[in-house]
Amino acid sequence: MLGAPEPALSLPKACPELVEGGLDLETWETMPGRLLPRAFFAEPPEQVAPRLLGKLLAHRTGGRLLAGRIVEAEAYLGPHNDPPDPAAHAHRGPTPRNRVLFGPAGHAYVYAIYGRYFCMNISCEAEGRAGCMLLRALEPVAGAGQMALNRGLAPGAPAKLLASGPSRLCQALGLTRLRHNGLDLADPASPLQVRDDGFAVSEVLVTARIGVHEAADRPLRFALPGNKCVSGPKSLTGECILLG
DNA sequence: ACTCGGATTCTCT
DNA sequence: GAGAATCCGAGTA
Repeated sequence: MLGAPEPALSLPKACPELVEGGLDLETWETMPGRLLPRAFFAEPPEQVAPRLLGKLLAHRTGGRLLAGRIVEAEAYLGPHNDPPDPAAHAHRGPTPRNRVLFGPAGHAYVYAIYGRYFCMNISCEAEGRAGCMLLRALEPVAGAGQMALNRGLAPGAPAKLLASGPSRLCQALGLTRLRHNGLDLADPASPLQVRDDGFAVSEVLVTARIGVHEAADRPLRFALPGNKCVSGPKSLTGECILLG
């Protein structure tokens, strides 16, 4: 656990320059909300993933803040689980690529995919034990204009096109393996953090994971029901659970 | 050393 | 709905 919780800072609800250009950090002491402590992440991914929904992923870059609300995440299980999760990068044990997943919880695991994209995960479980959550979609909260630029889109592009999909999300926030893999998300000094601004989530949609071919039927994808920024086909159904 | 295919996205039909 | 783009990590020899 970290020390005294930082004071919560609420954002102006509809500040156009904030939403468009990104928060100017010269005028703001801290990022919005409260930094999530490491303990939040030090649990199995199927438990942490649903709790991640509604939290903010915040990236401080170029003197600006790019932030979005997490609306979709998937759990990938480490090799200590029974049954195992063959879809997980960590399921055969540590390798040079996935070593972050076997370290302490709350660190970024960013990897390259298809030679042109990145995906971002957050490590979880106790140190020495692997597990992670893949961040699949954000609803833009700050810096939508910059996100559009990062994505090669016009400044007024629809929110749905900015960070809906794991690699779109990385593109929008400017996340790369070289610069962000291994970052400690629970460090108050980190440019990349997960924060809680008090957004309440009561219901969560649970479905199979997208794009995996092994363990394809396991209910390990979690999303905010009805949110327009959730990725994937609408035909992908599942059940709604109440968050405990 | 060599092969295989991927936790994706975009474009075109 | 199908096919291409495009690199490297991981498994096999």
